[in-house]
Amino acid sequence: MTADDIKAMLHASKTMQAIQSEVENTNRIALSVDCVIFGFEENKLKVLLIRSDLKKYKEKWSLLGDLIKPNEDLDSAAYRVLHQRTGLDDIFLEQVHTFGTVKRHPAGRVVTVAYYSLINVEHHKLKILDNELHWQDVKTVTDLAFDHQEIFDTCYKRLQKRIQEHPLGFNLLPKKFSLRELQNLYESILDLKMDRRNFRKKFFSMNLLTDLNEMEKDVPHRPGKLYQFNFKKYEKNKKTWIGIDF
Amino acid sequence: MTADDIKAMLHASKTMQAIQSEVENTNRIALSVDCVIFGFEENKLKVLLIRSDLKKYKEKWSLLGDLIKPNEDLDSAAYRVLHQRTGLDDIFLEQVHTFGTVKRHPAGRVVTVAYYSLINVEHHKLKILDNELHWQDVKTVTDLAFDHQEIFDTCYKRLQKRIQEHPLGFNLLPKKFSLRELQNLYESILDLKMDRRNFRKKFFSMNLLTDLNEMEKDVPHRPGKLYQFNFKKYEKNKKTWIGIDF
DNA sequence: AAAATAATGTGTTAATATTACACATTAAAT
DNA sequence: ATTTAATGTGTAATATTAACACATTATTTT
Repeated sequence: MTADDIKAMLHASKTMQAIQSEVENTNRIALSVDCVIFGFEENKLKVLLIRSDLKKYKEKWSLLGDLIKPNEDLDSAAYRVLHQRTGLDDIFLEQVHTFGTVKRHPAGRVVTVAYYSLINVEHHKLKILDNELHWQDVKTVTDLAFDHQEIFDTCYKRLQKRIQEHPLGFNLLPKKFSLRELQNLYESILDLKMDRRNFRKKFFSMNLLTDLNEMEKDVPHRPGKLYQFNFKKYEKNKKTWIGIDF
Repeated sequence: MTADDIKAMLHASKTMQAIQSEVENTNRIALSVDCVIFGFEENKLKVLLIRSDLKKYKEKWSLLGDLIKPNEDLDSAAYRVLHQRTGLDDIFLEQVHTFGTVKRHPAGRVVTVAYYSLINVEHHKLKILDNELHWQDVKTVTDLAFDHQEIFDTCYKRLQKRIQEHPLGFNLLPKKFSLRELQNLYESILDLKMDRRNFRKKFFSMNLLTDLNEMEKDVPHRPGKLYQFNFKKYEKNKKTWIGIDF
């Protein structure tokens, strides 16, 4: 039995007081949230970035984040960051991973919980006046500040996986959209081309779309039909959504 | 523009000193890891539980966890807990989710990062002498201490999903195993019955198994062939493992 | 006004993957 | 020697996925 084992055994019989003391006096660590905010604009998947807070990293872009307050729920902190930056509530948000190596942040030990979210860019265009903040095509995102590149990569991969398992894409589109827009979205996120006929067949067979009997307007070509996402049917069929698998 | 928005703008231009001060003086939170340690024994999927540390919860079982030290990487803390409890190194370990509501732990604000791990019970049987620690059939796990039931449920679901996407099961089996053992494992984890012929066909077609040309011994019936996992071929085919999908 | 352009909209076939299903064989136990 | 309880094996039906081309429509250009 090693020293560690003995310590572990002792730990097992720790009292409430001992734990409280540890929680209160030692072992506390700064915790932050970082949000990878995705948007879809000009047929490209984009991410909202901010110039790094720290002078040392002034030339680099970073994710939107903030420290979590001691009396604040983790998810609330993520929603707060989102709301502060986009003005939007009721946003799709998913926790992805927690990054916690000792030296990940230059300002000291900060463990960060990464989230990604999907927003409809149309809804908050006004907010982006600040030149410290911008939407960047995900294809061009490299060399973010700190470990934010790794966080971004992890979240982007998660999005790519999730969108093949669940109909998340609608969070990125306006209420009314054409099938072409929907397909462009999937192609952008997954970075591949799909067959139009198979794409349409798949989505129609899933009964997720409501035909609005309206047509696109102001497009420089034959207009397509407009659809909206049918939330009710999705709830019903949640178990049977098994991936796009084009 | 709301007060929050203004605060956000100000935050964007925070200096290194301001951040360091926040990191060092305020906003620090106790962080822990909790591990859902799965094992496979007597044809059942089991989880390693410990009697709750706190008197108040003395009648309840809880997951294995500990506070993270300020100079310790997150993953290292999880490995440390595992090593302390099982004596094993080189264990499969995956981070799942971070639980961080303000009131989740009675001893104060503690945010916890949940991991699950898969171990071969044969390798550490000796350790379980302590009656504060036991292996419990996952089917009977209810009403754990604190929010550990939720953490357990989340990790168990993750395992069920992962095992359909990656060949993780081998971490739970002895080096040499029969196809029946492998199938029992999958059936236990996924809580369903599968067709033997289809199961075998699937695994053989994936080229993951090496036939050892040995037979089971000391079984009260016709012995089956023994196999081992072929790691090399798995690495090669990583991209093409697309789920069991029985 | 006619022609060119650039997109939408639609069905079928082949290939692949999944599911369903039954009987002979082997070693141990009785 | 018989019974028992498991292993080991193949095929046909079904469902899913992938590949593929042409007519139609509205806009733009000439």
